[in-house]
Amino acid sequence: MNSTSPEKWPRPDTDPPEPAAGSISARAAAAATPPYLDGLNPEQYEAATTLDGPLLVLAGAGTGKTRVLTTRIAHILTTRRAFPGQILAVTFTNKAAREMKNRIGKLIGGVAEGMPWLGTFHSIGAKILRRHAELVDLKSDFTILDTDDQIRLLKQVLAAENIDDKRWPARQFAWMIDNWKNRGQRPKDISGGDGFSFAGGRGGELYGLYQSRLKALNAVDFGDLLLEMIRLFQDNPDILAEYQNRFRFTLVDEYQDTNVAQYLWLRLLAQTRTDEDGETLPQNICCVGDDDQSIYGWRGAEVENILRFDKDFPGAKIIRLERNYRSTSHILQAASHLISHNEGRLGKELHSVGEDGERVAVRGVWDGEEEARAIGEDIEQFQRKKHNLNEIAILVRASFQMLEFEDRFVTLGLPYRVIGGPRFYERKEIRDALAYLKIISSSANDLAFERIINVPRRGLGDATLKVIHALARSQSISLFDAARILAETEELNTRSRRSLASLMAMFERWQNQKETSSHTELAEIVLDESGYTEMWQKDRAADAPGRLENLKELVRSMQDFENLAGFLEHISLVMDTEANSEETDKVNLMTLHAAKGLEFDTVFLPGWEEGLFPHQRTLDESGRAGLEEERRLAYVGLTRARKMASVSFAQNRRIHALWQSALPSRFLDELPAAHVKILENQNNYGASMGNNNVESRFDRNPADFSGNYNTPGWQRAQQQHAQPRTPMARSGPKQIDGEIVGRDTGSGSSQMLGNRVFHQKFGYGEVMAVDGDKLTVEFDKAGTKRVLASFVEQH
DNA sequence: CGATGCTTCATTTTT
DNA sequence: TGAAGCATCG
Repeated sequence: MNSTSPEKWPRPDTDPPEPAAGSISARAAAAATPPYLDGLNPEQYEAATTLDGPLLVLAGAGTGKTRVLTTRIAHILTTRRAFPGQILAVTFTNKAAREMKNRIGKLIGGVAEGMPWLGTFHSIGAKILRRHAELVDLKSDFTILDTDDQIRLLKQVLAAENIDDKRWPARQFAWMIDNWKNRGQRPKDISGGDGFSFAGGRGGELYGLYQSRLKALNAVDFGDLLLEMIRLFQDNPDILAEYQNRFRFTLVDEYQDTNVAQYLWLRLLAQTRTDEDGETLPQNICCVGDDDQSIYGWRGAEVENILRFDKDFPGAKIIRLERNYRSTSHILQAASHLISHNEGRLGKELHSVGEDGERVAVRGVWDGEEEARAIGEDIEQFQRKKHNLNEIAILVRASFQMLEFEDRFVTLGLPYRVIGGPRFYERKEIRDALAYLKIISSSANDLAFERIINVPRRGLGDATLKVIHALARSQSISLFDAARILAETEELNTRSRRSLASLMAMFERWQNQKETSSHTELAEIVLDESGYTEMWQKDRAADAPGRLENLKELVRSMQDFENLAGFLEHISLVMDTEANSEETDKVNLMTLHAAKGLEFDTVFLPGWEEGLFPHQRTLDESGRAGLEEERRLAYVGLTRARKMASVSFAQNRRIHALWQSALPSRFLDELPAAHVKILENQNNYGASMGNNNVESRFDRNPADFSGNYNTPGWQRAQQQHAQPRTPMARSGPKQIDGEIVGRDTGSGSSQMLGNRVFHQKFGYGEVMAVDGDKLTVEFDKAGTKRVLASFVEQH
């Protein structure tokens, strides 16, 4: 809580006037004094010191974006334009927020009480909502549900409404609701069209029911943290004005990733500012982002927001940061040329300040296994040259690609770490342990109670739970209270009753101990006495020891907090623990998405094949926009590399169970030949298998492969290389929005209606219906089946 | 209530 | 192919 009253803050007109940024006096002053401005290039300097009015900083990859943001905050603080509590700074991830805090601290020498309003959209939302909870029908101690709780609650709602959860899975509905909330839509805003796509038109209605259940539980989900904040501001202009006045400066990181709800919220808060005299002033908002790195469109991010900035904030100044300090020239030019194929962009030209370096390597291999082998060998080479493994990363499009690398690295004995992956808080054991603690903290948490009532097994299954539910509903009390009553009555059979009574007694004891023991001690006691630890000790599954380790880690991480409540609030919003230490030297393995914001000396980019990258599904679902987002992903991947980037593609890849031949990704063609070198394929499987006399570009000396990828030889090589064995489907190119986006990969699904096809499992049949990439096929022997288009061959 | 076999599905994921 | 969730049986 920030208790500083607005009256005590310096008024703008009483502050010393700030010299106009970029003026001679400003520069002179900067040169003379603040060390934090040292070493900024002119654009960075301008971005950090232009404090008044709306500002958009287009910061290309590796151009010092975070540096500008943190320096700007340092500048605001040291020039006394605002107190820490008057600066709103939002990020998307906790990691980014953390890093910013650290770097500001370093710049101005340890911030005493930090920045209270520097955080993620969601953590700031939670903070504001807790202050005004009653205005949005909540109590200030509302709980924040995570995805898992959300789905369990949705299942209940759907079950209560007799919705067949096989046809209409709760998961899918959770995703829809998330999307609605990302777009700022509340149940009443769900038009027929959107609502009809779920449960035969009941989508909007069910969404409403879910929301009332949330209110009844005094709970919100992540989307609500934004949505309710918007509602709060819209319905209470006085409160909005209070915050508009409080925040003298607003900074937004990764603006290209904002969704509609976040945008609406920012606009409410930062478009104008009304001062005490009722005058409307332009707000000092600074958004930093890169339209070329927008890769989260699929989860609601609107690139439009950044493209439209100067219309939303009239008089906005736009500064481009185009000096790249990260990558060598070859890598940068390759990436720039690739991204120039996108149309919807603000346009930026990155320049390297470094050396030319090495060209981007491109290598074709026979299959995924060979790809892993080749990259493994390369890495061993680096290792021999004493390169740091921490400085090497493999960036894949989809996580299943990681398996092959893990296999290979294990056999090589090459240490590696996977970044991203399942999160700490998502682990079952952590969620269970947290559920216990949540109940102790607030016994009304029904979802937590349901989660652990029978974990470990104590004979309290569905039957018992049903009785508890019934009582809770009829009396309008929490499950916990209902259970306590039932433990003392004859409603249940003896065995269940005893078991329940002992559980309730334990909780009572723990709740009392909350006062006397520290929260870490309490956690240990709870895990021990509940039998939870024992449950995993007895479990002989391979992952059981790891889970016990995680539980220890959980208790350890609690030490950083003063009390249980503080820990739980943190965990429901942050929930990641920085477990991946960089102490040991390991190769990094992650998805392209997870790589955003990171950089490495050497980057391997495997799997550049049509259908995988760009991913077929993105193309099918989002057409041209999807293709552009995939291209941005490729751009992000390349620009992670400081010194070396190596792209590869396989001619054959095993997708679920079966082999598919693949074409090299179109993105390869979009790399400029002048900045690329073709690697000789060492094992040369491709040449030895099946395409004997065909001259392929891999047989050539890289030196005389000087032209572009449109040479006849390249075209021919592609044709011959890609389809050496299986004659795949030859349907026409896929058209979406009148543009060709889907190259024939053997899985094109349009124009297949009525065709004869062959399926590995079901044999021959005729296509009766086409639904995206799914086909309804009447098979000669197996009957009518729904199959994936990519699983059939046309005949 | 709990274990076992069956079906289904397979891109990216933060908060 | 393999995991995960679900339904059914003991």
